[in-house]
Amino acid sequence: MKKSKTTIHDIAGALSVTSSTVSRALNNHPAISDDTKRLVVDMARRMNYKPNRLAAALRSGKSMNIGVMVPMIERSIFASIIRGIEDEVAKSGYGIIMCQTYDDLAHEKRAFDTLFRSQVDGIIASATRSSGNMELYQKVIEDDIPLILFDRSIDELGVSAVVIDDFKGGYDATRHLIEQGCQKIFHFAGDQDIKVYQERLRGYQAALQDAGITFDKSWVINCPSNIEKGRQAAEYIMRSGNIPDAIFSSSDFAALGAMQILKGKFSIPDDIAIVGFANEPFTSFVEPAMTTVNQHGRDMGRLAARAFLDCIANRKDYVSRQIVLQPELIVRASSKKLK
Amino acid sequence: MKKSKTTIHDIAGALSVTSSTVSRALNNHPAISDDTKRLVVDMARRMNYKPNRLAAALRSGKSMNIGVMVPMIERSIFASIIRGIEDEVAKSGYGIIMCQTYDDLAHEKRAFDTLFRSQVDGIIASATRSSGNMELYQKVIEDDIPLILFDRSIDELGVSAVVIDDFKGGYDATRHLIEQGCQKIFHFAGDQDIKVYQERLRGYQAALQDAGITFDKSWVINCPSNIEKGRQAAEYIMRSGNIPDAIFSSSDFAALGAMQILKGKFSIPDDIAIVGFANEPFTSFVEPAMTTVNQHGRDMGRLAARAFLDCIANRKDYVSRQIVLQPELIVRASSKKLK
DNA sequence: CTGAAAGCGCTAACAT
DNA sequence: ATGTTAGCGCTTTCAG
Repeated sequence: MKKSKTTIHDIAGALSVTSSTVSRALNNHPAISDDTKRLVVDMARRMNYKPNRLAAALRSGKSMNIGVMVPMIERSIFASIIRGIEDEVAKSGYGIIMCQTYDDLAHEKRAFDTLFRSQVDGIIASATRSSGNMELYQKVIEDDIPLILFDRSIDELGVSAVVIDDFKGGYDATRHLIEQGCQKIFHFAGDQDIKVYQERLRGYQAALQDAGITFDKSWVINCPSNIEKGRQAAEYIMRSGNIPDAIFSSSDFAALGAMQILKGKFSIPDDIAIVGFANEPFTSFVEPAMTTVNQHGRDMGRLAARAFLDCIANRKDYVSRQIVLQPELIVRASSKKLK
Repeated sequence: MKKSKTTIHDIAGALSVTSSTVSRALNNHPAISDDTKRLVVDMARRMNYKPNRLAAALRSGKSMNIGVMVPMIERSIFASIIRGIEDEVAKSGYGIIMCQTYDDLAHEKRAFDTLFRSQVDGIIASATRSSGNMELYQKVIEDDIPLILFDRSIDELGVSAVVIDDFKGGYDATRHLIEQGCQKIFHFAGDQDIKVYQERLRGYQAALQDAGITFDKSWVINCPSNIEKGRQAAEYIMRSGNIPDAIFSSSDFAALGAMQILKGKFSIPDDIAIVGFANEPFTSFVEPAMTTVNQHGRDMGRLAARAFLDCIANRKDYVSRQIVLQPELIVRASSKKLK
């Protein structure tokens, strides 16, 4: 059916040298003459040689693969981040093994297992809930494998992380609504187990406070990041009769759901202005186009990757650092009051 | 800093048995007493043992990883497919190494390299262009590593593939427009190097023919799958003065771009009806909601994964097969003429 | 500049 | 039911 794969020994045999020489030649070792290198490389090609990374990894202790854990790739922000990571680490010869956690502890556990067993040289991850999984990450650190967090960090771990300033994102979004003349601004708060959502809420509150707007608990509505929940939240608001003049949603998806429901009865943005969070592609082409907060996914990925490369380059005296990206408010029609 | 990783030998030492026994116990080998198994498993946990898959892979020749190649994960269809694959293979203990080709030969080549060197047990891939990369795939087959194609297959390869009936998708979409009373239906044709787009075009032509509508070359406009190109195509149409009463686009993205431009001057669907292809999430919430063709990504992934598992289960007498999923026309407002 | 030799951690005949 | 032995394919001292 097929000839058994060619190894460095086969090449060595054909050239009457030893496998050591072949190995060195292939790895461009300085102490090998150019002639020999040429010979070996040629023969390798002719024999259709494919290096076995597993063997190399086993021997050298480096798999040249790094693990990337994201909640789910459907979220465009994570796709961008992965793209950024890939671009950056590819230059250094690393491949990535991607795992999804689906924001669920069991999946997260399984993902770690997969990565450990694949002997990845490092893990770049976005944590799920901020409780319950601490020990998972603790173990990574104990095992001394480089860990970089992004988007959703865990401060207590003290590892390098690339995050955006969610507080500022929330603040700016709310501030913008206030500047548009809104006074009764509701907030769709995301899962408060997750830090980024806490921060967005805090930013919202701070902006209200700074503007001297009295904060009312009923303004904050718990609303997970999906369209259906956004619709439900909007329906709840309409039933309650307690109508805001603006909504700052902690996610684009919930904002979209709300928009779909409210559009029937209210004018957006004139009756109710809406701001989302994440700059999902769809925000630019819904009607009216949605104001949102851009998180610079690609940059985030690139920076996380670079932190990883840094970390392995200066293994011993690497000091972890926090990289905080500034979010960018993208103002579109859904929040531009005319008056 | 950290103790060197514990191996099966350490466990064996602690228990005064041999590493073979430990290995067998850990792998739940039938010829090991339950008592021993318990002992070993306990000790393994106590010693914080982590199996080294690399070593196992090297020895057994199975990495328990499979490679998945997609054009790009931002496209929701591919995210769904990956999800489907993951769900299915995880049950059998496989992890996935994901690579993106960005519809570009150089990336595709690199992706194959990464996968080969990682010694994946199989590759599940969506091909890029249908020419130039044949030999890449040929090599996979020569090397005798299981290969399953999805979405974009290469018939000449004769390997198993899971695809959707793009011809039918194109036919149904066009037929639907005809039923709505449209007579002058334009088509935004995708890259004709890629088979799925050829098929959609063929389906479109066949539907016109079957309805006795005389086909005009000027009706087919070349238009890659992205919003900007869709906008340009629409602008071109408006400048030309040759106005259709419907557009069947080979992609949702191009359809969206066109819709954005045309909405200003025409009523959609009454003046111009629009149908896209792929059922990207945004199609359901643009305005008007877009009629499109659903491709059942999750199922496609699951089926591809199952084909792979089948293939390795019955290595010798496995016969490759084509699995053709039926696309599903999802009718929404963008194509429902009132008259 | 190249060779010899010793494994990395695990599995799998072949024993017993 | 367990032990012995021999590697998987590669890298990497240590010698020359």
